[in-house]
Amino acid sequence: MSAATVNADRAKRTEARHVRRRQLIEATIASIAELGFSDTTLTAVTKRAGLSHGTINFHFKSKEILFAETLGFLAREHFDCWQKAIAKAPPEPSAQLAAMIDVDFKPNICSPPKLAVWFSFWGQVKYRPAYLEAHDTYDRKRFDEFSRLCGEIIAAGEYDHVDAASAARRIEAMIDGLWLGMLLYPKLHRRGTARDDAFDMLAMLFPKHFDRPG
Amino acid sequence: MSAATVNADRAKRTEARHVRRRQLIEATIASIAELGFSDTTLTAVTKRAGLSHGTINFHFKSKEILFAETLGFLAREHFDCWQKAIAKAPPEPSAQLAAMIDVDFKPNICSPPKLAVWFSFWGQVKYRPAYLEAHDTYDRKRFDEFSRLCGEIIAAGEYDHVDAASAARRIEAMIDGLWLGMLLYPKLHRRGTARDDAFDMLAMLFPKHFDRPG
Amino acid sequence: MSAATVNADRAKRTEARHVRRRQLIEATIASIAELGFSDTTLTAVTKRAGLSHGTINFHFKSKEILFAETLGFLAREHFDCWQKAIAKAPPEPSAQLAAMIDVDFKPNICSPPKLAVWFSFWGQVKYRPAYLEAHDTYDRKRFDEFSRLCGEIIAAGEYDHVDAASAARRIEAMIDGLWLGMLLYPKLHRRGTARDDAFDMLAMLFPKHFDRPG
Amino acid sequence: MSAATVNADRAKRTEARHVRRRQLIEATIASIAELGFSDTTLTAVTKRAGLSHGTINFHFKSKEILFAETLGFLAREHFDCWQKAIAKAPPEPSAQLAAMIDVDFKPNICSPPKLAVWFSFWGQVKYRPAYLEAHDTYDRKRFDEFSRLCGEIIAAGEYDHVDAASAARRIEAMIDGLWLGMLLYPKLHRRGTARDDAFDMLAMLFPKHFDRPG
DNA sequence: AATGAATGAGACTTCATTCAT
DNA sequence: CATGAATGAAGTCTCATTCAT
Repeated sequence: MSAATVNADRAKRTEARHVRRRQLIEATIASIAELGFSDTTLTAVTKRAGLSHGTINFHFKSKEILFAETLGFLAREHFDCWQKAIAKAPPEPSAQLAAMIDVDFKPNICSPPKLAVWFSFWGQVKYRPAYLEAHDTYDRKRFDEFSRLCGEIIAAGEYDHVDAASAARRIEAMIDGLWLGMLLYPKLHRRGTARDDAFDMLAMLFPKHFDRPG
Repeated sequence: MSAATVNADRAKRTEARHVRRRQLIEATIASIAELGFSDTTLTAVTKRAGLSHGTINFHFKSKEILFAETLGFLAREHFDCWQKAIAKAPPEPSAQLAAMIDVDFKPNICSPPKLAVWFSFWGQVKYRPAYLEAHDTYDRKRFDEFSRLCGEIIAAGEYDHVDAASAARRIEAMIDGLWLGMLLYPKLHRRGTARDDAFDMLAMLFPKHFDRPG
Repeated sequence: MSAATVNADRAKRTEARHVRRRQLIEATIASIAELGFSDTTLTAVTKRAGLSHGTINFHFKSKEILFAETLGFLAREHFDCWQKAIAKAPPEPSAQLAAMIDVDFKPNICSPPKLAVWFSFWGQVKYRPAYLEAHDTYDRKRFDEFSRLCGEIIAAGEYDHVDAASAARRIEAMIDGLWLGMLLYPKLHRRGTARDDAFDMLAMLFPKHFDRPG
Repeated sequence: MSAATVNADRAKRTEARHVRRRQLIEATIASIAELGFSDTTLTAVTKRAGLSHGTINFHFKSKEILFAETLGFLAREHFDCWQKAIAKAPPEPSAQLAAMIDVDFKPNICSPPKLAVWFSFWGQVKYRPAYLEAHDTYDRKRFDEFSRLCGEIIAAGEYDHVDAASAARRIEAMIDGLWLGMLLYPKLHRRGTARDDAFDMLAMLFPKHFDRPG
């Protein structure tokens, strides 16, 4: 066997490895979304992935680790999403901020299953530090970006009623709270309305930069 | 045995029953707060209550029911709290609204353990309808009260930028989002700061009625 | 308090005691008949007796003992029944034998619930000697009576194809087998048919003394 | 891995599956025979099978199902036994009938443990329909065969005192009754005597075809 | 790598029995 | 005597993990 073949083989295996892991993580999300956290057993996950029961402990050392990586995957996905959004948006801070917030009300981000998964994890974060670690970094980056953009907007608009950090905090809180509303009472809190609520609040914060929606 | 004695006896027993149930519910809260939802076993609960294992299934038909009643207890406690608060507050709508919001940032309401318990349940609500039922009614009453007060304030202040329902929605969302912040990043989101964030937002909504804190 | 009063009191208590025990035994039969042996808990029994849970261990030292006494009660009832029947029947051995067999197909003796109870116990006899003891004596007396009557009939009829003991054995076996049939396949084995089968067999055994039914 | 190897593997696994199930069923019989129905716990069964606790719920969905399948196994075994017996016996109806009855008094069929197991189940049949289903079909086939053979014998012997169905019913009842006798009073009802009783009764039914034993 | 049988800790629940009132 | 709360042993079942194939 030539060295080239070996390398190709190894690449393929690594590839396969990666595919399997991803497959299992997505099955985990599907299972949590469908059955909830407590009823998500490894059997439920592997069944959804179309794999055999034993496989999972080969790819993930333990269930906890699978879960942590699943949350990491979601966090990363979210991160990529808003990164892409601000890359595509116009360079002015207000447009960038709008793009970031907009992402959180996109169907693929705040779909009922995803919300269910997020809150499932958040309900456990206090007792599984690994879960927090899994999205810690991304959260920080997002908060920093929010702060930076708010800072620029505040400077530009000469707003004196709020500082960058608390604006960022409030924006995040409003989004998270709206997410909870959509999770608990989806009939009351529709996605579109929630988005409007968020942007309405933004218009109140920075009236010179944002118009009220609708 | 006289009829009076029998009645006294029965009263005492009913009393004891109630006390035991309460004791177990409080042990459940303590356990969820300390160990998290998944690690809260009946053994953990009974140990905390200083009772024997079997007792729990005597007073509650099942673990699920204990959990649902625990959530109901919390919801009721919260409800009583803001009811009392508005009863004590001045009658003007703005004072009443302030009192209601204030409650949510009182130490006994948004303590880290309580937050942990709330979010533990919320993470499961989608899969255990009983959990939702347990606080559904109280949520509705609170939302209605928020709406009513906001409506009066809007009328009085001739605010035209927002209607009562969306003001109520936003206030609730902000509070919930701040709670999540306090749960996930307690060092970043301190109780006092969170309260200020909420009232700051209120001042933005109804500037003629509320001053910015601090 | 006079001695007479004390005695009356004691008598009343003994009476009450007896009534309670009987009440519980009948509730046990009802419960076994309705729920089966495995699902007959003390709670099920006391509920049926309209008494409180704790009472039972006051009247019976243990569940096992309650069960054994229940079986004893049934056995005694059966015994009394055929004793009364032969007392009322004409004195000829064949009439006496017919009366004894007839009893076993009376509605109150071989009703579906009673059959269920009998076989519930018989399925356990091997592991609970107390159950056997409870009806041992009565069984023996019945077998002896069967033997005696068969002996007289055999002598009178000069039957030489069978001895008294095996005739008795076969009669008993036939009855028990028919009972099992009625228990397992009540639609196939009706009470009347079963009785006829038994008497048909009797007519074959002792043709000079019994006519075939129907 | 070649396709052949895979198939061999699968075959072996299927084999192993079957073997395990059988092993557990036989351990169940052994346990019921030894400890009785009520004291047959899953632990008792697995201990006897030399397997670990969890295995049982891997191969059988529940204890009830294990029990039902155990009864089905016994019923099937019995069925196979008399089928084989009539296959080996001479073709005349009387020989076939004799062979069928003979089987029921063979040591491996009416051994004390087996009797104990049969009556354990029969005592519960009324409350666990699954138990009845497990041997329903076999019972019917046996009854039909009895009827068919009796019918032929009756026709050949021009017996007019009995019809095929009731002859079959009586034969079955006699056998079952003798079984109960052997279970309850093994010292009184020995296997050989019981067999003789059965054949004696047969000789009375069809005197032209059967001689009295002994 | 993958499979699926096997393991065993531990969860929930039931229930006979005890006991204070 | 009666009640019903309390106990705790024991049972069934689940499930993460291991491991031979």
